[in-house]
Amino acid sequence: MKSKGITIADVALKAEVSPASVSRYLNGVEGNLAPQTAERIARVIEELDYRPNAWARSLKTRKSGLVAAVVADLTNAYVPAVLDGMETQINQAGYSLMIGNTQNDSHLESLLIERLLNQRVEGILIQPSSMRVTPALTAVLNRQVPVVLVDRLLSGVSELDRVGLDNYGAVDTALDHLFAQGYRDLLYVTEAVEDVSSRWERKKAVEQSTLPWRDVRIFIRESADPAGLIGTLHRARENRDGIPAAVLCGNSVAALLAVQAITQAGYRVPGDFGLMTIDDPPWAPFVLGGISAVEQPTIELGRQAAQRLLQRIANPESHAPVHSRLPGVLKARHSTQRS
Amino acid sequence: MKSKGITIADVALKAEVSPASVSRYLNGVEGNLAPQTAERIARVIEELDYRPNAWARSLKTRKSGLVAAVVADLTNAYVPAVLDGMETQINQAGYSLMIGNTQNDSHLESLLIERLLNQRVEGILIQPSSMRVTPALTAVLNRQVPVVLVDRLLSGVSELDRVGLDNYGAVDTALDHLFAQGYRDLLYVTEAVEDVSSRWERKKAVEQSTLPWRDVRIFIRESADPAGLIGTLHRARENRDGIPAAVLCGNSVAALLAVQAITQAGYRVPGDFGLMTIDDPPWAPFVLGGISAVEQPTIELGRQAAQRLLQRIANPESHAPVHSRLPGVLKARHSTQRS
DNA sequence: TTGTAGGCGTTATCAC
DNA sequence: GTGATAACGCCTACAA
Repeated sequence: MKSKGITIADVALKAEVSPASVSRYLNGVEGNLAPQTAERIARVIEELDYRPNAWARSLKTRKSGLVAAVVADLTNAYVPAVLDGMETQINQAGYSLMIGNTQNDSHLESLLIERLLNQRVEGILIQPSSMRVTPALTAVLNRQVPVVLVDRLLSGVSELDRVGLDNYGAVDTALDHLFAQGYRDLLYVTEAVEDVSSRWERKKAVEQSTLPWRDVRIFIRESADPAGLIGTLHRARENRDGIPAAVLCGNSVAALLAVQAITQAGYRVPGDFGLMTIDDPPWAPFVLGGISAVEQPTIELGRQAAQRLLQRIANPESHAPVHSRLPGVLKARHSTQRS
Repeated sequence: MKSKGITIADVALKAEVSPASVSRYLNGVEGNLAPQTAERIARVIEELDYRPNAWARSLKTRKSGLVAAVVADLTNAYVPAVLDGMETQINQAGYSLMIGNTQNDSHLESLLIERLLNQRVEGILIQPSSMRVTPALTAVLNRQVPVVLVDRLLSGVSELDRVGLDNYGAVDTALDHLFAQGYRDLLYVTEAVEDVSSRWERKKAVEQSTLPWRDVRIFIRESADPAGLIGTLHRARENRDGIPAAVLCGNSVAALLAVQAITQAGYRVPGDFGLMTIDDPPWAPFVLGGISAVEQPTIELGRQAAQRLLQRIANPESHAPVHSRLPGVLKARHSTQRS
């Protein structure tokens, strides 16, 4: 054994007090300590550079001080932004944050959740890889660890807290803006809706728009190749009266595709097409002279999710799941200007 | 007490074996188990949905299965990319990853490291907030937990592993490209060098360039306001013979500033200025028709750092620190084309 | 105010 | 092969 471990007993010995007193000192006022004793203990702790052993402590208190965030894709700028908000909040509360990146793979997701559960995290923030409830997910739900859903929903699961963008509202904001700018023809570009709730909701919101559009088309991204979209763009320009069509993208991935397609096809923005996107990636202000967007309150979103989780941890009994749908904010830029 | 804990004893009882045998089963072949017994244990574990308690285990084995990454700024796209590589590697090795975001604040950094140490992480990946060695940092070094420096160095600390971009090489790559394209006047834009080693190294590399430049200027970013840089750009265009000056940016933050300044001033790229940056942010291909860059092998960088740390953990004795300096790769785009 | 002792869930060292 | 049993480091009644 390394025997590198300085224990509470060592401190007690050197300070000439009982282990119990040291423990009391560590946990703040319990049965009050004599200031003198406290002083002595403090000094010895300093001298020995003693650190309480979190494991032993956890074993006794059943609290690990660990919280986990399981996200779908670290490379999507939206995710680290949300994590940022979470991290701040979690640490302020004295907890530490563990993270797992599922890469949108539900198998990996299961594995990671499994591991985190074994580490006895006190709560989990999950951006599910899909709406489908996997066995591992069920396992979490059956256990007593609190879960907060972030960004995406789980189908058929209504008993969980959820924090995410108000997708319907965000799309409406975008559509209102486009309509107000005078656009009358709409092309909505989205990633495959698959089982991702946020994509589904946004598409739905477009379909449900009550504005008197002349034409609404939906393009579903099949691959990273912009060729397909280019064709659709061509068609969207036929038979028009000089008012360009507006292209609305469901998220930053779709937006990227649109930018590529428009650029490759040689179209100008906003001359040939209006362009707008849900989610405001960091590059939006600088591409094509500035792309209009509906920004997600990412940090705030992470903050709230973490806050909710911490509350659940502190008070495991209170039921009644809360669904927070944060509003997106309009960022009107050059790409939707009509002059 | 919740008494929600199913223990090894419960399993032993129900399977009619001793706790010791269950433990043996859990840890793979030890003193061989009778296949029959193993079978029985397995079934009971399944039935009870038993999970070993990581704390109790850690307490005994002195291994937490935890590794931490302490990064300087989650909102810089470079960071999550590196984290991505780390996460994959860490999890493949059966460890879990904890993260701390210091926001380039050494005080927060200390706090986080302190906490992680208390959680008994087995190793730490650090992107230091500055070159200065804080007390908390010293504490880590004095403890036996292995540390790998990522991206940035610590001044006066040579006994640590380090994985990062080959800053000198990367700058040379950029300069060679610019020179080859025919540029002869150079303007280097960097964030305040402060105590950040990577910024310092890159600036140094520019200053040491042996290419026969006609003129080399260095602009240090004081604020997010591009006004200052605009002035410098104007001056850089005076008295020229038709060959535009090349603007090289030290990182993506500097690049952003340059893009803003150039755009606001109404200059064209590459007509009025060549533009290039170290670090290839996701938006580089789409801004100003495509900005040339020297890409950092981010995921690979994270992967290697994690790998190194895992090795140190597995074999704490072997000394001799390793410094990995990964090469950047040239991404020539529109912004440095001369026709 | 302070000390003593038992236990948290596992692993590991012994015997059997 | 398998089963007692003593740690691991800390917390927490219960005593003193």
